[in-house]
Amino acid sequence: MENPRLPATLADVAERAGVSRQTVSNAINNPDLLRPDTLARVRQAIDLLGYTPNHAARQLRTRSSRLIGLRLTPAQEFTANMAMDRFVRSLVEASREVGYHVLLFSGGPVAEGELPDPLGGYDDLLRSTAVDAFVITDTYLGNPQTVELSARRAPFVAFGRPWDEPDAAHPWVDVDGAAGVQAATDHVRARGHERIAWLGWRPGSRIGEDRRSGWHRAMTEHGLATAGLEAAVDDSVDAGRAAAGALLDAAGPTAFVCASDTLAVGALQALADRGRSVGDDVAVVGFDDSQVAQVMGLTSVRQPLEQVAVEIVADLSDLLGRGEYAARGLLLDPTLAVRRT
Amino acid sequence: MENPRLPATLADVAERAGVSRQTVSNAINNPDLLRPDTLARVRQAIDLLGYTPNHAARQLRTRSSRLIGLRLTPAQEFTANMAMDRFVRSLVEASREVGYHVLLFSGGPVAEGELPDPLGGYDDLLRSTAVDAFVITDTYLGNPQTVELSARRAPFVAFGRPWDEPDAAHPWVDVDGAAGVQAATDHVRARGHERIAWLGWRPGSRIGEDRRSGWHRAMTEHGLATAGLEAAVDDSVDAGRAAAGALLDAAGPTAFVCASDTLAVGALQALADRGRSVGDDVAVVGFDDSQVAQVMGLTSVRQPLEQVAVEIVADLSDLLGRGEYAARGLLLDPTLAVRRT
DNA sequence: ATGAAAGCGCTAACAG
DNA sequence: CTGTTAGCGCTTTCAT
Repeated sequence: MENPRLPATLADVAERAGVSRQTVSNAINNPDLLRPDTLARVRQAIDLLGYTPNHAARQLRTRSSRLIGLRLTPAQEFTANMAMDRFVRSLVEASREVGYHVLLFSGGPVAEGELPDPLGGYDDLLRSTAVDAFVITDTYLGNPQTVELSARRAPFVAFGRPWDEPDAAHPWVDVDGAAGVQAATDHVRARGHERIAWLGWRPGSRIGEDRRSGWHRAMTEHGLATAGLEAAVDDSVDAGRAAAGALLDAAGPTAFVCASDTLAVGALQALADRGRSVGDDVAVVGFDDSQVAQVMGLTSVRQPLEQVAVEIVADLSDLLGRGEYAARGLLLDPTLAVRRT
Repeated sequence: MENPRLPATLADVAERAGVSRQTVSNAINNPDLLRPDTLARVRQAIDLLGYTPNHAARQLRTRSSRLIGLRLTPAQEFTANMAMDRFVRSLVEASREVGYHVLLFSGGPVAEGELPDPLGGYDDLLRSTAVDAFVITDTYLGNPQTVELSARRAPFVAFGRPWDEPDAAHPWVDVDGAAGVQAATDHVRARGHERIAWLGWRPGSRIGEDRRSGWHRAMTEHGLATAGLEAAVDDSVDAGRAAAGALLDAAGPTAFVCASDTLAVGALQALADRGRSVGDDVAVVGFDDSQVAQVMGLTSVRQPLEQVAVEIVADLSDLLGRGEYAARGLLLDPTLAVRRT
């Protein structure tokens, strides 16, 4: 036996079990090929020596790293951070179940005043064959990653719709924000509210427009008026507070459906400013089910991030296993976390 | 030239540049060994072919994966999640700067009603030589990881003090919670408060005791009484609210220093319940500078997580580069994010 | 059902 | 300074 400091190799196991190295390899990769008694003997030796196949050697031979690359951007907004956290945890767990690990990388240093290189980091990982596939998460930037990676024939699955290219060929999974907002609007309508305001973001964000459409659709379906009942502002508490206040004074809504929890907190403050009681008097619904929503008892639309991760891994598994994939795009419905507001 | 679908190899570059494979290898790993003109020619060929060394081959040969393992637990509290997020982002970036990537793994499935295996996942990664080192983050559990990994001679750096083994031999980096709370207490004292209450956790948590000690030390140094000015409760908004309310009614504190933002929010609510104005009338300081603190304008102790990650990578770099390390333990001071409360 | 040979792409050790 | 040789640990033919 070799120095126990070094991990056991196939040869060690083979010697211990009295078979050839290939037989041990087969015992691991094609157990059916072995006679039951041989298999048992080999397995015993494996356990005894605590043998685990060397990752690098296997990767070199099979050209598969069993690693999924995920790029982390240095800094993001809060909700994006929180969302990322839930998503990543679930991604790691789902990946483990199909025998993959997650490799985190960053796009490299971002020079002062410059935008980060949208392709930074991908290229090296690809050429060094360090990962088998990527998960792309920032498709909302109108990102060139999908195009570039497709061109390179690099396997990937996107979290986020290809907004700009409706017939993009890559697989993706996304959350139906419009459906979530529509459900939120339906919910406050069912509670008796009719003057339901939309507190949203400035135009230009696909996600923001999508969420707004859910409100508009719900209002239309309920035959409710929308005129004068919406505001489009920056995603900050103060902006939300000011806009909600203005809306309250001008149009007297009894409910706010918001594009984010941040804006919803602003609405809550505007209501507090005016001494209105939230919950009974006026309803407020946020979006993202962030920590703030949970602590403040804010009703909020919750994205099924865990499920998104599971579906992405399923697609990836197909892609890497069969070389093709069934699902091209999958839209998941959020749920509503109903709380006091 | 080979099929351009496949990444270029050392041999491709060598052929293109008219040198041997070894010379190309040297051009990458020991450029000083080459004559300038040869080096230039090789580099040109590398650029032309878009060559990047194959990760698996290099790993197999050098026995170094240039990967740092980090275990993610499936679910944690909020602040832990947020903290993790900042930490991980910084870890990824710092690792990149020294040529490492971060490999995320999970501890495996946790059976219903059981505790997760504290060593789950580490072993396989170690034996398959998939990672060069680990970053351990949950040392506060009185975890067996450090002992086990030390015994296995696996390189690792811990985020968190070895509370139970003061003379543990492994390197670690931690945040001085007591110093943070002391600074917070000093801060409210400087604002004129004298009856400063401690809203903390139930005994049994080293971190909780450490944070409390900061308050106690500050009070003692200022010659202020502490009797009747503290509560120990579960880490929830409701518990904080109830405890702060009781404290308020019984001892009339004018300031609350809290073990967490969650408790601080509870204190804020207790104050609102009694119509007290926060900021001028009564001061409240939280801990962790979570999203909630930022949105609600809560003054809070902020852990230097980015710096923790940088220091951990520095230790790791030493450990892996020189086989030894200088720093044995490093305690970093938090800062105080001063806001309206 | 099991064994022998070859080689994935790279770098350490040595030779020239 | 550059080239040759060998082999890291594994899996994939192909024999047996």
